[in-house]
Amino acid sequence: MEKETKNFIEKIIEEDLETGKYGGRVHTRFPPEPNGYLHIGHAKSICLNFGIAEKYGGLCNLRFDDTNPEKEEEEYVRAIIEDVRWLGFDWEDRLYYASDYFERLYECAVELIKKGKAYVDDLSAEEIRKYRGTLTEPGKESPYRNRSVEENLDLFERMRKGEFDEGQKVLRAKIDMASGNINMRDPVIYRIIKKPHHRTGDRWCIYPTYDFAHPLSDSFEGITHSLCTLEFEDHRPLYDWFLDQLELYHPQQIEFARLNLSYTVLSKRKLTRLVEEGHVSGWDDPRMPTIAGMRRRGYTPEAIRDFCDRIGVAKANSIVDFELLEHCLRDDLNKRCPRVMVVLNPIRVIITNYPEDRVEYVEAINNPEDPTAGTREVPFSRELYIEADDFMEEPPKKFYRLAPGREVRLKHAYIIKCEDYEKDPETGRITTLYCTYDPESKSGSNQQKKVKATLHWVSARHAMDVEVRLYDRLFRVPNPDDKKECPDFIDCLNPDSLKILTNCKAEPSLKNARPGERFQFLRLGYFAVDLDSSEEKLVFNRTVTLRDTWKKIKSKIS
RNA sequence: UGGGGAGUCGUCUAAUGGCAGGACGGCAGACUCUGGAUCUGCUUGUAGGGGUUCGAAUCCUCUCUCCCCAGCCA
Repeated sequence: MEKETKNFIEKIIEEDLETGKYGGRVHTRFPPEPNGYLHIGHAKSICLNFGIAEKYGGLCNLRFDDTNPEKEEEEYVRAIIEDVRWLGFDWEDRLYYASDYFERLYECAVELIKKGKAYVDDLSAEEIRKYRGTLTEPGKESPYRNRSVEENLDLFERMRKGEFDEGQKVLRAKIDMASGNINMRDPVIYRIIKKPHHRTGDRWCIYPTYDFAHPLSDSFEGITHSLCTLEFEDHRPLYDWFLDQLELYHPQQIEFARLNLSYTVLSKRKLTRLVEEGHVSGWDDPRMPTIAGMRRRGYTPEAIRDFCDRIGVAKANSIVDFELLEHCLRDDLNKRCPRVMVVLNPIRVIITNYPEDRVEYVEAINNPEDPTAGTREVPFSRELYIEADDFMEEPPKKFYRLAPGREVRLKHAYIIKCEDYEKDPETGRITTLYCTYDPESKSGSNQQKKVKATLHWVSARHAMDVEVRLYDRLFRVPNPDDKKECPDFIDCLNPDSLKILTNCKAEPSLKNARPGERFQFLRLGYFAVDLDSSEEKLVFNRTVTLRDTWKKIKSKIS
């Protein structure tokens, strides 16, 4: 039914394949800068680059764009490698670093100088800005623009040797100060930075800029299609210019729209701020849209990849509904997660006609979506816990769970009837429900009385105390990037994005759950064991709720 | 008011001269020992004006709106 549709990049590639532009090769790369953690927006790019290579029998490299030692750290390199691998992609032996090319890059810069296409400029950063002109006015040429090749060569070599201070000199491409494209107004291609680099140490004190390093790195690696985001569209003439001037193998840059997701932010600057100002517990806080955060939250790589497939690739800016991500997540989790019963907000139920010391083990299906998942035994006894939300003293019409005089089924067990209840006179909170059970109604028996609701429950005597962390969207508005609505995006954070429940009651089969394991808590949602769990206490992260029709009805009738 | 891009259901995305389709969301129903899942149906869209054509989302033209660029960040 679903016809396979190609995105515009695939169309370009298929055309190139047909015309033999790159000899039938397809070679892409994912080029992160190691200055932060990867997020779901990067996942789009990763899936695109690795996905296209796979689809056309090509290759995809992982390359760190580490040309700025002021911002980059080893820690990020480690995290990025882990995340890309976790997503399920393999670059085999093609792990590269732009810093591996520093010597070659330097030689290319020398070559450019020799061709009269680059010069050392003594203007300060401030002066360069002034000389650059504005969006509507052309720039002015630097007084140092026409130095001789020899002088430039000498100066550039001395820059490398560390004879000058930071900011004192830069190497600039000699292009066109009057260009309508500001990137072509003699862009800086080398600057002095006297900071140790995480890989090259103090071997260098001059570093190439992105504009210079990127096309050349792509060229060195034999990349065919260099996919990047829209904001680099203006840089493409520059990308092409370097390669043309240096007469190097010439990949083609193609730009696509970056991902935006509702109710979150996806800029590294903003995510860094959330971490540094402590609005979240770290890069892997389960509320973060980072790969590490989503992994901890309980997302699967399959769900993320499915999402990336479904959002498509185009050139128009857009904001994808958060609901689509959740749909992909539920779709995957539903198939793979064992079901288990956990009561988040317990109220006690006493089955008055059930023997005091009796314990029955009822058989429970682990996953109705997966027959191979088998069954388990769950203890049932006279005292149980059920969810506080599953009882109402005065139920509205559409509420068909437990209420005085009402009958419901306890999943995998018996039908019970609420005969009486107790409430705390101070708080008005229901404390205990007195119910009777129908011994003939056991699950699996022939007696099939119909009741409108089925509840999850846990035997009080056998219950395990667990902690559950309920996460909600990080922001309370669909578009926290909107300056009109959120002058400062921090002010639009959702104050209820995390609720910690410490008095939750879990069925005993969960005893051996290990960090990273995922479950469906029946009727509630999907939960993953957090690494904060200990022998004494399990901690669960709510990955995503189940679709909740009752919640909708409830909000409509109120 | 320089340069570069983009406008298709609420959202994302197909259709490149021939019935505007899919997904998510929403709504309604069926089914259900999860108010889950599943299934069925419905809903809504070519930014605007002119033009070419038997026929235009698609071609031409004018207009409008939105995004990106003035880092020695990427």
